[in-house]
Amino acid sequence: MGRSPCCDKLGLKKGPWTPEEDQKLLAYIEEHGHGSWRSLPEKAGLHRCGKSCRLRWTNYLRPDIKRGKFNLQEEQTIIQLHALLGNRWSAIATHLPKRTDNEIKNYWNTHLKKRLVKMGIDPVTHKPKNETPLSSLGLSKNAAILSHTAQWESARLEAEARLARESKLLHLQHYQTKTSSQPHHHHGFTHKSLLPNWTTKPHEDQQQLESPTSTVSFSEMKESIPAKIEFVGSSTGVTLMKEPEHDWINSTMHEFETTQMGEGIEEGFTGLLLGGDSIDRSFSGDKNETAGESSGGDCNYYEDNKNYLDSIFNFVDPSPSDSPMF
DNA sequence: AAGAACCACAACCGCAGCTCT
DNA sequence: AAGAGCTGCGGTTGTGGTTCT
Repeated sequence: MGRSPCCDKLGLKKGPWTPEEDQKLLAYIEEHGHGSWRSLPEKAGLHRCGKSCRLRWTNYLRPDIKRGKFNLQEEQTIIQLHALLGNRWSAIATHLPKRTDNEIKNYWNTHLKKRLVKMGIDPVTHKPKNETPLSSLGLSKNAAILSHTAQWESARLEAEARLARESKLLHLQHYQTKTSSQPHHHHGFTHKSLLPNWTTKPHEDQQQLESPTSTVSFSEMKESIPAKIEFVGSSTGVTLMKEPEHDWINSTMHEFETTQMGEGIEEGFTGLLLGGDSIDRSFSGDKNETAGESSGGDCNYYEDNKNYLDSIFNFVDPSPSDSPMF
């Protein structure tokens, strides 16, 4: 396994990027595509290593990045997916349109993790730190189901990633075919302004080509997987075998989607985690807390923890009998 | 007003895995 | 099959801004 040489050699610059550097990188990629990251800095006139350029581009300069505060839906999705997937930020980012894994990771570490800790929930396992009272509620069984489901979901995501790669490859082939007579031929990422004029579903295709990680949401993904396959097949003449996996993913996504959008999440999970004030008062030792409130606080504590876990279980395991696994 | 402490986020580092030869 | 080159990923650190004392 080759390892990237360290950027320390040749006195390459490190640290924060200047607007001039950003401009150079942006201009170069708009003109030529990024091509090989390793050779890009020299060609672009930057005294940076390729890795640094790639990071700057994918986490900051890329035009399809949404910046700014995470909304409630996004926070909810992150917490739910983290309960399922753990610190697999790229996988989580797959389900958050226009957010980078780095941004999600930072947001988790600085905001969401602390919020869970305040609630007395282990941010790693998403279980209450003191299991005893909840075990009596029969939640340990659910925790086992959650763990089981997480393994299943992990396998599903791998299949999904494989499918995405295949789809991406097919699109790339399609793009190469379409642009073989054109001067601009990009390796990997292609900037919006340089994209060919797609005649079918341009938005989705751009996303496929542009993002190192998919940026489709649950509902988009559910709809777009078969649509893309049809598109590639019909427009290029490529015959694509329809794998059983596609149907499986499709049905799984439907299950996932209906669960996520279903009852309980918005009021329970979101209300609990994202409601803000009431939660902070209940769980933290913040200013408003008084000695007299502590017993009532405990009561809310367990009640809310139960809601929290229920919401995750509902998310991953709404009706075990319907699941292909159970 | 000034220094300390804290916070948020950009950027770096090193490893793992994939592709190509 | 094996090694080199490259990219992606996740953990960690550094830096600049804000709040507190």
